[in-house]
Order: sequence, then C-alpha cells, then structure tokens
Amino acid sequence: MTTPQLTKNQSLVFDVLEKAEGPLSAYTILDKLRDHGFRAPLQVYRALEKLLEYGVVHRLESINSFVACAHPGENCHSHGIVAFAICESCGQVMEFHDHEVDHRLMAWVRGQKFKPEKTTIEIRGLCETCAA
Amino acid sequence: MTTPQLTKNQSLVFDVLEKAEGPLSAYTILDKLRDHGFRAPLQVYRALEKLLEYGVVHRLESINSFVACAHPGENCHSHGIVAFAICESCGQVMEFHDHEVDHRLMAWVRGQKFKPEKTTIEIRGLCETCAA
DNA sequence: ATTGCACACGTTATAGCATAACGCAATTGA
DNA sequence: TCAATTGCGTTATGCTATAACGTGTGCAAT
Ligand SMILES: [Zn+2]
Ligand SMILES: [Zn+2]
Ligand SMILES: [Zn+2]
Ligand SMILES: [Zn+2]
Repeated sequence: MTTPQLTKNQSLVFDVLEKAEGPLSAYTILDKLRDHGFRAPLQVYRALEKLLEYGVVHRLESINSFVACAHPGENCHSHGIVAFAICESCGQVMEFHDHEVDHRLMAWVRGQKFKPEKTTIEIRGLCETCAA
Repeated sequence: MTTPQLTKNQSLVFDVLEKAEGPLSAYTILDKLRDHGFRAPLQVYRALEKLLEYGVVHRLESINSFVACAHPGENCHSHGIVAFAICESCGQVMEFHDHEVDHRLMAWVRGQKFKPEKTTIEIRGLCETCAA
C-alpha cells in the first residue's frame, strides 16, 4: 500500500509523533494540538486510524500509545511482523524485524490452522542508558 | 515461585476465569461476581494483580482481558516467553511457548544492551472453526 | 446542472478500562 | 504489646476509546 497525501489533521498528528522522543497516548497528542484547533479525542483517533492503516505509525498495545514508524520511506507493512523494545524508564522505543521469529510464529499458528491477521510483539524493560 | 494459598477473592476471580470459554475483561469478571458480594473494580484488579504475580493468570494486552493459564500445575513463568493466538471471532485463546522465538528476541535485545523485563506476544486472527 | 456518493471533519455524549486515596480488620513476628 | 504487613471495602477520579449525529467538500454518473 502506498501512502496517500495526508490530510491536515493527519499531518498534524503525524508531525507530533515524529517530533516526539517516544510514544504518546492519544490524549497527550490531543493536548499538544489544542493550539492547532483540536478539541476532541475523535480528531486524534480518526487521524491515527488512517496513519496506522498507511503503516507510518504503530500502536503499542501494552502501553496504549502510538509511535511514528522508525523506517521512514520504507513501507513497514512489507517487513512482516514488527517487534518493539520499550524502555519503561525513559520511554524510548526500538523497532525491529526478525524473519526467523516471524517464521516460527507463523509456522506454529499454521499448524493450529489458525489464520493470523495482526501480531503484536512488545518487550518492556530498560534501555542501555536507563539500566546503567 | 510457588503459588501460595489463594484468598477468598483471588479464588473467586480465578474460578471465574478458569470456567470461562475465553478471556474476560476485569469488568466482566466483576459482573459475574456481584452475586458473591463484589461491588467495585478494585476488588477484581487486586485479585488479578496477585494471580498474575503467581503466574496462574495471563493478561492479554491487545484486548484488555485476562485468561487462566492453559498449563495448570506447571509454573508458566518458568517457560520463558508465552505467546498467544487469539481468535477475534469467538475469543478462544491458544497459549504456547517457543524457545527459538525467545532466543532470537533475547539475542536481539542483548545486542542492543536492552534489559528485558516482560514480553508480550499476541497473534490476533481467526481460529480454525471461525475461519471456515 | 443535478444528484448521489465517499470522505474528512466537528461536536456531544457515552462506554470501557484502571487506579488513587482513605479507612478498617486480621495476621504476624519482634 | 506494638509495629508492620496484607487483604479488604468504598468512594471518587482519571485515562482510553467509540457511538451517534450533523456539516461541508470534492467528484463522478446521469
Ligand atoms: Zn515501522
Ligand atoms: Zn531508557
Ligand atoms: Zn500460562
Ligand atoms: Zn474462533
């Protein structure tokens, strides 16, 4: 899927996420955009829905937050499963792909005749700096 | 860690989860226990906190729900990372462990000097029955 | 040109998930 | 006995997400 031209709200939300140091909750994004006319959560959630669809933003299920894709330009949807390491102290997120992990997980679910749609891999812990 | 004797509330919550067909939200558990005197969400969340600590219940981050461990008797914490396949149609959950997946993920984070604490792997999709 | 449709947007209200803060009672162990 | 710990009950609050309604705009088919 190619990323279409973003609408005004989508651009605003994406810019906030791109400039952020780490993942943001929808309500944090809302607060950062009040000066730009945002008044309600739905304005954020509707933009996020599209950005997720385009693959330029990821949702971190374990912390109810959103982060800009770390691979600008590429289409993250084509990399297979995306995994995240999330520092619980500073919020920094590392994003990576591992085909062997994909392969093992998909082999297992196929063996169960399970049809996968969306996979979440999130490792919470401490980044190098915060663990020191 | 060995599982201590459960308190009354912990037993009630655990029994509800064990008898359930699939994962339940905390508020669903609350509703099922109103006849037993439960009145407030905290009664459920406090019991869940302990059950998670003992490893007899798992939290499914992607659907804000809780499920009894599929490996009664064993201590699930000792199996390394636990992965779940969650049917989005019927709610059925399959739980499994894969040491190779653990190994790859842990090797990657070690390479980043990241110190992992808790890992979530959740595959949402359709089970064999629902995909037919 | 008019109609119909798709889509983004704005607003209000509501639903669903989780914890803070207080106090009380029972247990334990010094 | 006294202090510390743990579980429990209650009230209130905060955070996350969506339902339902209406508006306006652009565009294609008639
Ligand atoms: Zn990405
Ligand atoms: Zn950190
Ligand atoms: Zn388990
Ligand atoms: Zn199913």
